[in-house]
Amino acid sequence: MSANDDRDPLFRYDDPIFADERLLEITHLPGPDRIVGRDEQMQRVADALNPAIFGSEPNHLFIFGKTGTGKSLISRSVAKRVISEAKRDDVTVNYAFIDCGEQNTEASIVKTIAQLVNDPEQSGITVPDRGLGTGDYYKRLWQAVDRCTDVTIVILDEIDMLEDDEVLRKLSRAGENRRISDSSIGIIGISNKIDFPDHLSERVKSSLSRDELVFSPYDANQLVEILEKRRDAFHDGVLSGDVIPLTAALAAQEHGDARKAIDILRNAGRIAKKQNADRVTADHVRDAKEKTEADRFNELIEGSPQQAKAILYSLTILTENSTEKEFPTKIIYNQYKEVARRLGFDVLSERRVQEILQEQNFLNVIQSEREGRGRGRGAHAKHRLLENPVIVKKVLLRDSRLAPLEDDS
DNA sequence: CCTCCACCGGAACGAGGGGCGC
DNA sequence: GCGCCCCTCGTTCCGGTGGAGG
Repeated sequence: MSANDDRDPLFRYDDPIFADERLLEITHLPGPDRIVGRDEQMQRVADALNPAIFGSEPNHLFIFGKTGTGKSLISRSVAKRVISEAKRDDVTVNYAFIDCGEQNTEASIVKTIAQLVNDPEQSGITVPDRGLGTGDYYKRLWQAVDRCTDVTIVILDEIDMLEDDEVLRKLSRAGENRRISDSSIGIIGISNKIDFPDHLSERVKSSLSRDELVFSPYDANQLVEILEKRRDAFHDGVLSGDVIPLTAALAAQEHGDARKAIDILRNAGRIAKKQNADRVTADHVRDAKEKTEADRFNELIEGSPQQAKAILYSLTILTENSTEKEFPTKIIYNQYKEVARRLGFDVLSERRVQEILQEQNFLNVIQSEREGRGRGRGAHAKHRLLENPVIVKKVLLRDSRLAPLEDDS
């Protein structure tokens, strides 16, 4: 229908599958009427943020729940509604969404918040990317907050990735310490680790009063409903009848991960499109599941340094050549030494390897468990891959620096 | 029962890279 | 352009701990 005769025939202008693929992007924020099964949680978030509408300080809130349970979606959605509601009373509310996986140091978080809140025209200050001391970034943040907004809502996604929780204390006490005078800050911390508050330092625990809220996984019916709400990403009649139920069922297998469900649906559409099919079928969905899992794993590790990849590769070899699933640090280290030699990498110290394994455990690439308590000799750490070694190997070898490993058995 | 020692994890430190303020 | 700052990746040193083994 959109085939225009006067356009360059080299490209195609009609998409037989997707009507609007953007509806399936993770960053896409659906309207409130399209959010499924989270009424109670939305209300709790709204309760916490409510004072912001009148320009008062909101309550801090921590949200817990597994991936794809709508934590950041609900936070952003409610924050937006607060902003527009406040605007009617001439109260300026801003929100800064920070992914602590990327911004995980004190200075970079403060910098990012300042950059998001700051309007140079209004404040007369700039926030450079580099070159300032941490203290200077704080100063600029307070100025930006004071001059540009009445209330700032700081959403810290993946807050457990923070290396230093000092930033939490400073943000939460900014008002009392008269760092800012005409403005206030509310913090929403999001984490998939429910025990996260235990890791906070005592200073922060005591100074950061907060509400807590848990998001449970979606069940299969809710996943179906969620996917149905995004059906209009596709043209009418393109989806076979069993596509959405199957996608929901596959995503519900581990836990009800809505993000995974949506990713699978999107990939199924893409695969169908690539094959020039005119409908999306169950087979496309099954292929899409595999691709989605590889993509996700790739996302997890692509940013890792080459040494971390070499260590993961060592664990992969061990897993493949053994009936065992988990391996002690020492064994992995010995295997790693050989891998590193073959690659011409420097061979890291065992201490460092231990640390890298720990980091990968944290990133949910591997799972590490200590046997026994304490740090005694009985407390061997054992590590195992969380993903199919075949997929892991394939993804790791995408890195050209590991290419020399390709030709072996 | 006691001692050794293997192992984990905390801390201090540094090299090298990037970049802004003044 | 100098000096200062942050960030990442890495090393070395060390203390606590509790099972193995006499």
